[in-house]
Amino acid sequence: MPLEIKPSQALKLWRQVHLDLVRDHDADLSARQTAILLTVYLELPPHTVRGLARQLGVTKPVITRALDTLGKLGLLTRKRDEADRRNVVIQRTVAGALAVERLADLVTEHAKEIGGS
Amino acid sequence: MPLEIKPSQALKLWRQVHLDLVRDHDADLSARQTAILLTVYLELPPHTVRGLARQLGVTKPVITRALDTLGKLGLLTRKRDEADRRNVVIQRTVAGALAVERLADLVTEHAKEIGGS
DNA sequence: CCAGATCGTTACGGACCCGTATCATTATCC
DNA sequence: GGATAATGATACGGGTCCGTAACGATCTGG
Repeated sequence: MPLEIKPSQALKLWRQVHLDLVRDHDADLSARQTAILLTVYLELPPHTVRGLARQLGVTKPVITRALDTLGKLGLLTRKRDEADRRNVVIQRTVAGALAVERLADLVTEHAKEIGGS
Repeated sequence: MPLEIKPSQALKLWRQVHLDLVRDHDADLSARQTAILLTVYLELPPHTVRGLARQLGVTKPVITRALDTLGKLGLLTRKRDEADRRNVVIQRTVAGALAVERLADLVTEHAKEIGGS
């Protein structure tokens, strides 16, 4: 059974969640950074720079820089892959998990407020 | 009747839409810019710098700069308020309306894919 | 072993954004 | 009128990010 959302509801939801993100003084993440963060937390490990670059359709330096920022925010960590030391494995953190969880709550909360048709 | 979304579904939806936004080479808007754009297109005019700053809980220069960028992208325009020439009125554009509409479609499409419980 | 491929990172010049403080312009009120 | 207030824009020093190109480190195959 598909999840039915009307375009007008979708926009209201999108706006309300973004307003909350901005007002809570969370880091002002870009779309790219958000996509990376959620991919790491939703998809099965392992995650590599190359893999993320391919999934997002961007170059590797873009991923490296986004990981720098997300790492600085404590939302993600990097670790050398000991099996193949060329690889870097991106790992989750407690703070990152909390942030993702909070985002999920934000979305579900505002969905309730908006109401179905 | 409230719109029911489970946290796990909310995250999937959030990720898929962001992935599309990144992959389509749309401008990599930050959360702030997105909040401003949607506020202008969803709330009733008139919109001023001060009003937006208050709604988002940020300072005026933040709004001015975001409007610079969104204006450069053609998603928004500024116009002096002739009634009170201190004010600047933020106006919608055709390109902006299309972008917002596309975002709405993106969200509704992915919502269908994800499916309800 | 060693040339070649593959990994993630860094260098570079340029653009954007940050927060704070200040600015010019315009309106208000006595 | 003139002081005051309010609006949006700008200056500043500093940080982040961009895309392209190059880099060192590491693996692989003959």
